[in-house]
Amino acid sequence: MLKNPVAMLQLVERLGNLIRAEMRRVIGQEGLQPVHLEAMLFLNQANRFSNTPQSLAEFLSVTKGTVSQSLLLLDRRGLIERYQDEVDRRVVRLRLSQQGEDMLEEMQPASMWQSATRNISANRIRNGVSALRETLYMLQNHNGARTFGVCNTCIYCQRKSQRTHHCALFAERLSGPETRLVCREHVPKSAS
Amino acid sequence: MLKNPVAMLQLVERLGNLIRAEMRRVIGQEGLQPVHLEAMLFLNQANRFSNTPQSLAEFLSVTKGTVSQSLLLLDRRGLIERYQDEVDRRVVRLRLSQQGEDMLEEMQPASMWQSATRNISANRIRNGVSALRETLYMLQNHNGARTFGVCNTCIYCQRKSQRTHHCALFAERLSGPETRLVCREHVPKSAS
DNA sequence: TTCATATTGTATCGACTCGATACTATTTTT
DNA sequence: AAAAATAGTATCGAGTCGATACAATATGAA
Repeated sequence: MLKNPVAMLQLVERLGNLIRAEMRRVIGQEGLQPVHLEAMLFLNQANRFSNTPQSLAEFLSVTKGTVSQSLLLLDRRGLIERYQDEVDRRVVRLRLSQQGEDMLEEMQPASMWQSATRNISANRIRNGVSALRETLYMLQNHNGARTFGVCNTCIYCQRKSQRTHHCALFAERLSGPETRLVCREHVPKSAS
Repeated sequence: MLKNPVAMLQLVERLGNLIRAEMRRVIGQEGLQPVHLEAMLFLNQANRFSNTPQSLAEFLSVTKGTVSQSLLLLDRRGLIERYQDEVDRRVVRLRLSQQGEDMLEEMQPASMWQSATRNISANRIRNGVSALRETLYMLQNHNGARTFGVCNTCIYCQRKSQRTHHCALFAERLSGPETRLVCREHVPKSAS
């Protein structure tokens, strides 16, 4: 009864380490570190409420000073762009440059994983996904950490009509594609 | 059909990062890095065919030079002991010191995870574990990486009698407790 | 046997992470 | 208008990590 959760922890830990090692192998060719790939993957998914250094730091569980260094490097390499926010001039906005998007496109980080899971039954994977997702939400809730979930799975995301959505937290209109991005203020519908 | 495996990858990646961050938080108090905890957890489980720097490097997916540095630090802190192998004088054997064991005992790295998975059905966790385990074996097989599984789940582990086991690879006798440790030469029974 | 080669581990270098601390520039609150 | 909070940057030191070079021992082939 108590052994399976620990087995799951160890498996996730081991798989996470292998993914990280694979990341290092792939992205090391470009002279980058795993955390740089993590950052680029995040920026590729972050919505307009979440594409800032502070938000990225929270996502990576790292201090803002550390993230600032990594962003400096990504900027030097021309993989991201930084620009000032119009209304709050303290905040910096981040986006992938064209070059950054191209690199991400070309890397296909999921391909190896796809082949590793090819022979596993769809049902078992579905069960695995929901167990992992529940664990993730619990863990983040427990830590007071943010969820960084997809907008349209958030309690604040309201569908107004066929094509228009509305965020009840920021009180702003959302386009359809926007509701498929990751948000810093995400609160999962299932969580209490 | 193709989306669930990717969702699983992202969940494992995210959970892995959070576990890593939690490790850093906990072990940072001792002035150590996540990789040091990984190393200690490995040494706590490694059998006598696997408790060497080379084996640890493979487990951590890191070069032997890198692992040598980490071991130097762990040695300086008195958390591990290094001694020369009797028969092959090139190899160094590693074990946790009493102090290292005490630290590991006291940290209970799994406690937070236990509480995060408390409300998830046992059945769902079981399914998750088997999906993850299969993925892990596939991934390692695909990479030509080692499995580092528990001895008694290996094709070479043969039960001779009630209490005695035998390793068909090293052609050596194994005690009961030894068959519950992790081995570098592990080949899972299920894999082809 | 002897000599080349492979294996195991260590040492050193440079680029980078990461937390801590100190700092600047804006906003928000009082 | 002043104080406090917030977003970001700069700098420092300890450590990872790969690469390279190196030492010691083991193995294999002539």
